[in-house]
Order: sequence, then structure tokens, then C-alpha cells
Amino acid sequence: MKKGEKTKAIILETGRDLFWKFSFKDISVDHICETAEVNKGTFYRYFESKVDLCLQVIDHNYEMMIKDIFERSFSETSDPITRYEGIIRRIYNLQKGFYDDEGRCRGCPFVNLAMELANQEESIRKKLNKVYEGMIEYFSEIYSQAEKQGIATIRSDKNEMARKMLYVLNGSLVSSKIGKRPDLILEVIPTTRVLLGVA
Amino acid sequence: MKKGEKTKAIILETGRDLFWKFSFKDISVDHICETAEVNKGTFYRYFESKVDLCLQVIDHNYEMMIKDIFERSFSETSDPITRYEGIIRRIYNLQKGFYDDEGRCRGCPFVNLAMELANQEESIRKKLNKVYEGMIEYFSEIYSQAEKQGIATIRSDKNEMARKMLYVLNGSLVSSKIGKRPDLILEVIPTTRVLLGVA
Amino acid sequence: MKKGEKTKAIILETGRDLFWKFSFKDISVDHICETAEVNKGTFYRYFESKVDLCLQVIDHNYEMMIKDIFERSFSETSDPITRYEGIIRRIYNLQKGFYDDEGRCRGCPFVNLAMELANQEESIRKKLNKVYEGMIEYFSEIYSQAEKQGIATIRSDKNEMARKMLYVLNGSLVSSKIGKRPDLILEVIPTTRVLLGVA
Amino acid sequence: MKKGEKTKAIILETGRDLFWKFSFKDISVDHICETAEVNKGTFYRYFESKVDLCLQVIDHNYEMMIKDIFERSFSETSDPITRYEGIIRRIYNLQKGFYDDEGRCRGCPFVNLAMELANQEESIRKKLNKVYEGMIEYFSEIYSQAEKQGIATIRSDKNEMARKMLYVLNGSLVSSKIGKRPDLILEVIPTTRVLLGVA
DNA sequence: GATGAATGAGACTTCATTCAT
DNA sequence: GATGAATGAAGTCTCATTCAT
Repeated sequence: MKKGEKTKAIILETGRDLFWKFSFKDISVDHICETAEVNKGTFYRYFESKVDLCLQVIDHNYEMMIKDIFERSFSETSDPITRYEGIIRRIYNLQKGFYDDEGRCRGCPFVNLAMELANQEESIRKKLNKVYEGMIEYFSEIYSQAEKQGIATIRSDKNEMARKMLYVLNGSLVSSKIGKRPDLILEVIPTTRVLLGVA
Repeated sequence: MKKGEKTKAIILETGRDLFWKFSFKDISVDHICETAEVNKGTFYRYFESKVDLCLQVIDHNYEMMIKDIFERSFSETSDPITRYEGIIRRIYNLQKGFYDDEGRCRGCPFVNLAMELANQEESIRKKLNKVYEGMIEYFSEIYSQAEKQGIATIRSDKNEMARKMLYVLNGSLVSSKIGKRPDLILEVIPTTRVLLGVA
Repeated sequence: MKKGEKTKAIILETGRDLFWKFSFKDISVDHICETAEVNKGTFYRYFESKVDLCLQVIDHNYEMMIKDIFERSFSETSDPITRYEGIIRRIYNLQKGFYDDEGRCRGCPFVNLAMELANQEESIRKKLNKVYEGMIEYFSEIYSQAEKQGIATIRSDKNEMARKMLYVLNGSLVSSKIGKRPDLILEVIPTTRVLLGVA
Repeated sequence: MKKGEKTKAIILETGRDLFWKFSFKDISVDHICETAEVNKGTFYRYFESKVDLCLQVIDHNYEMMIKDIFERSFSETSDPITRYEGIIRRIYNLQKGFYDDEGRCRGCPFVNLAMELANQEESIRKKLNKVYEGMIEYFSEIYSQAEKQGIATIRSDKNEMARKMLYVLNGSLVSSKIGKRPDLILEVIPTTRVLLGVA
């Protein structure tokens, strides 16, 4: 890794952390630069604008989520329900970690940005929409398998079912943030069992 | 209504509209004053700060939601499922209206503010938490009745069930905003039927 | 004059002075505010942007030029040639004053801004174009009278002749600034006599 | 031409083009480097500073003007009036070309820089002053010949007459830029005929 | 000989809030 | 009771230049 790449990576990681912990509008470029210990000119050498950083942060978060949460859960087992529980448990562990460290849940980095910016920054809204399409594919896969194997007894269009699974998850993340209650995320597991018709 | 009260009401309504249409940070006090056609000095006569306005906007939104959405749906019928569908349909109509007028869904005014500010403005987070406790009481009531009447076949702690109903609703509002798809809100109805175990 | 008007007038006069003495790009809003002893927020209360100030400065300069140079010269006499000489002499006196005070000629405030900004700020170019149309009307009037009275022996379209008179004047202002030689402006008088065919 | 010389020539030509098309302050060193496709370090290897580049651009422009406009017009004929007309026509053609390509006249590269920088960058002012002294020599020569040959009937100090010829030319270049009217430059020809007293 | 990285000052502009009338 | 004026901190972003390879 060259020097420049390292600098960019530090800025990216700093933005990722601060935007998630607080919000997009609450964090200034100055703040990011101070935290990352880089010059403001350097920031704009690597990112066209604050929004551009945000866009790249979303990409970065997406890649990490897929790798550390979805793919890891998938690689552990081939049972779709266990896979799903692995995903939720990992999300819970993350928020529980934030809660223990910071006294509050950070919530979903995608939902946070979406609610803050979707109606003002079209580029961000579009990217977040694609993020959720990606997640829906994973959920869709889980449902398909569960349905094929007779574990899930409820018949549905697989994308529609995946969307519903997403509603439950995102809704619980919202509540856990508002209520400072990471435990609520665990309620997603039995809820989704009912949704899929798993005994 | 006295002149002063009227002025305050105009500011409150303007804040309600703009914070919802855009976001808290995107709307400046200047912008509110220009739109409401009041002087900046006047603003600070009626509201201690921008956050104070926001707090009162939340109260106002809550009152309107209870009156226009929940109570109206309750007064129409005594059937719990029909009541629930009335609530969702009213929420859908609202977002559909925004979509037709503005080309996008505004999303839930409480979720929006929560995701934007919960981790920075504790006073706002607390108030939003109470808002959802209020909503949960309504959902709890619906479930209790449905369960008592044998319409809902799934047994659960009523508050837990109400929370799950909220997850589905809030999750769908998030997705409808990100995807500019008000129709997704209607998916809440069948989803919740499954959750409650309604035939 | 109300307080606000006074503040605006101070900013306007400061901008007029600094833009003329230096240039548009060399003078920052900060610099103007410090010189005018007003807060930056106050600046933007009265002017939408730096370009907006510049536009109003041009208007202000134009009004002053018409009043103090053209109208005054016209009111002194009815002889067109004497009127013209009055105009040039007043312009010379102005630049001579700058030269004595500051060691250099400021040049024409309109030509300066035009050369600096015409190809980047269309709004400024357009306004400056109108300024010169205004000046051409005065020169046109002078020529018309001189021609009617038989003082000017050269026949020409009056607007074309006025434009030529403007070329000589503006050209001399350019040279006086580049050469730090206010005296060159006085050469305009005999030059224009030849142009008009005045004995 | 060695590689280094070539690199320097590219930067010089890029600066020449951009400073003329826009202005000195509007063009950043970054912009020049990107357009010239050279590294910023390389820029500062060949030029001490942005002002240094500007100084060399002026020299370069001067050499090109002398060669392509003045010398070429002189070599075509020995008649002083035809020579003069050749100069003006070439200047017109240049501006007409800019107008056709870019929708506007660039104006005189010397006048542009002078009005923008004369009062802030003494080194640039001085160099521009010398440029005009050079031009005056050519005009002086034209007048001398015309006067000697009896073509020009007006008696004058030759340098003074040359200065006046310059005023007309520069003034028309200013007007053509402000008015986006390259045709105005052609008015210089009859104007100067009157000035010289050519039948 | 050339490159990419870094710097710090400063650009224009907006903010929530307070003060004086 | 209400208005317009003023404030200073902070916002995003660009600049000419230098440094370390």
C-alpha cells in the first residue's frame, strides 16, 4: 500500500466511524481532518467533496457488511435459518458493542444516512437503494432455500418476502437506536420465523 | 385565538412542514422565518431555540397523528383488524400524496428526526421514544382485542407483539422513502396478518 | 437614512473604493468587511454575494460618473466642444488625484472590471455594456450638436462617431494606468478634435 | 528540442491560452498543470512562480504578435497605410476566430493582464509597459513613412501620434470584448485614417 | 529529471442566536 | 409586542507553494 492510498484509507475509515456515530451533517470536514490528522487540502486531494466521501463510505460499509456479516454467516452453515440467525446475531453484537462502549446504539449506517439525506442528496439515496437491493438478494436466497427444504411453510414471491424480512430488521434497528435497547434486535429472529412460517 | 398564538401556530406549522419535507439540519431558522413570514426576533420570542421548535413540532405531529390516523381509524369500526388496516391505509395515503405532489416519500417524521438527531440531541430522542410508546399502546390494544376475539391465533406478550408491528411499519416507511415507492407501505397489512396469525 | 441603509452604504462605498484601487479578485469579502468595519454576516445581510456587491458598485459608479462628470460638464456650458473638454478634464483630474495620492493611476473602474471579469461573469459584462451605451449617448449628443452647429466638419453616423470617441478615451485610460502617466489622458482632447474635424 | 525544453514549452503555451481565454486569477496552477498534463513539481521546476509564468507568457505573446502580426504585415507591402490595415485586419481575424469558436472576444492579452494586475504586480506592469513601447515604435514607423510620403497630412510628434493610434486600437479591443462584437475592431481603420489625415 | 503527497492560509458563504430600538 | 441589525463561529472548498522520494 502506497503512502497516498494509506492516507485515503485513514480518511475513509474516519468518515465511516464519525458519520455512523453521529450523522453526516453533524460532522464537518474540519472535524474529520482533525481526527484523521490530515490537512484539509489533503482531504480534497482524495475526495471531491464531503458528499463524495459519504458515497465512498457507503460503499465501504457495504463491502464490510457483506464480508463480515453476510458471507461469514453463510460460510458457517448451509441451513438457511441458522444463516439468518447468524446475520441478526452479528448485527446485534455490533450494536451491543456500541451500546457498551458509547452508551447508545448507533443504528444502521444506511438507514441513518437515508433518513437524513435521501430527500436532499439524490446520489446518496440511489446508492443506498442499491445497498438494500443487495441485502434483499441475500434474504431472498435464504427464503428460497428454506422454502425449497420445506422449513418455511409460507408461500410468497421471494423478493416480497425478502423485503418484509428487511422491514422487520430495519424497524428493529430504528427502535433500538431510539430506545437505546440493543436487545430489541434479537426480537427480529422469532418475528421472522413467524413471517416465514418456520415451526 | 389571539394574534400571538396565531403567529406561534404559523411558525410551528411551517417548522412541521419543512422539517418533514427536508430535515432538521437542512432547514435554517432563517428559512423558517422567511417561509412563515415572521421576523427572526419574533421566532425567538415564541421558541427558545431551534431544538425547542423541533420538540414542539414532534408534539404537534404526535397529536395530529393520534387524532387523524389512530383515533379516526378506531372510531370507524370496532373490528381490530379493520382498525389496523385503516391506520396503515391512512399512512399510505399520506405518503402517496407526498409522492404525487413532490415526487418522493417524506417518510415518517419521527423516524426521520430520530435517525438524524437521536445521538446528538438527547431531549429529542427522549420525546421520540415516548411517541413510539404511545403508538405501541394502540397496537397493543389492537392485538389484545384480536387475540381475545380469537382472530389472532398467535400468543405473545402484547407489548412485544406491538413492538413487532411497529418494526414492520417503520421498516416499510424506511424502504418507501429510500425507494420512492409509497406502495411498499401497503405490504405492511399482509405482513402483520401473518405476524398476528390472522387467517 | 436608517441605520441599515447607512451600513449598506458604507459597504458599498468600501467595495467601490477597493475594487477600483486594486481589483475584484484581489479584494476578499473579509477585506471589505474589515475595512468597512462590519461583520461578515452583516455583509451578506445586504448583499447576496460578492458579485452582487460588484454589480451594485458598478451602478453606483455609473450614477456618480453621470452626475459628477457628465451632467456637471453639460450644465456648465452649451458649447459641445467645451462640454467634451470638461468631461475629459474631470477624468484627468480624478486620475491625477489618484496618482498624487497613491503613486499610480487606477484606470477606468468599468474597463478594469470588464477586462478582469467580462468572460467569466456574464451579469457583470452585461451591466458594463449598458454603462458604455449610456456614455455613448452623451458623446452622441455632443457630436450631434457640434455637427449641427458646423463646428464638427466630419460627417458620420452619430453612434459610430460616439463609439470612436469612446475608443480614444478608454485607450488613453489603459495607457495611463500601464504607464503611470495621468497626463496621457489630456491627449484625448486634441485627438478627438481631429476625429470630429474641429478646427 | 530536448525533453525538458518541450515540457516547458507546453506549460508556457497552456498558460498563454488559459490566461488569455479567462484571466490570471481565474486560472490556478493546478488547472494549468492538469491541462498541460504535467506534474505540479514539474511546473515549479521550470517556473519560479505563477507570476513568473505570467511574465514569460507576456514575452511569448509579444514575440508572436511581432512575428505573426506586425512583421508579416510589414513584409507584405511597403505602403504604410496598407501595412497598418494589415495589422488591424489580422487582429480582427484573431478575435473573430475566438468569437466564432468561443462565443466571445478574448480581448487583448496585454490589456487584459494590465487591467487585472497592473496595480498589484509591478513586475507585470513594467513588462506590459515595454510591450506597448514596442508597439508604439511600429506605429511610429508607419506614421513617419506616411507623413514623409505625403499620404498623412497631419503633422505631429511621431511618438504622440503612435500613442493615439494605440488608444484607438486598445479602446476598440475593450469595446469588442465588452460587447462581444469583433466587428468593432474594423472601425479602427477609418478612425485612424482620420487621425493621420489620410484622404 | 520527475512525481505524488502534503501544507496552511484564506476564499466565499451560512449558521443559530442576541441586541437595541 | 415586534422589528431589523448585528455577531462570531463555523461551514465547504481552493490556493500557491514546498517537500520527500
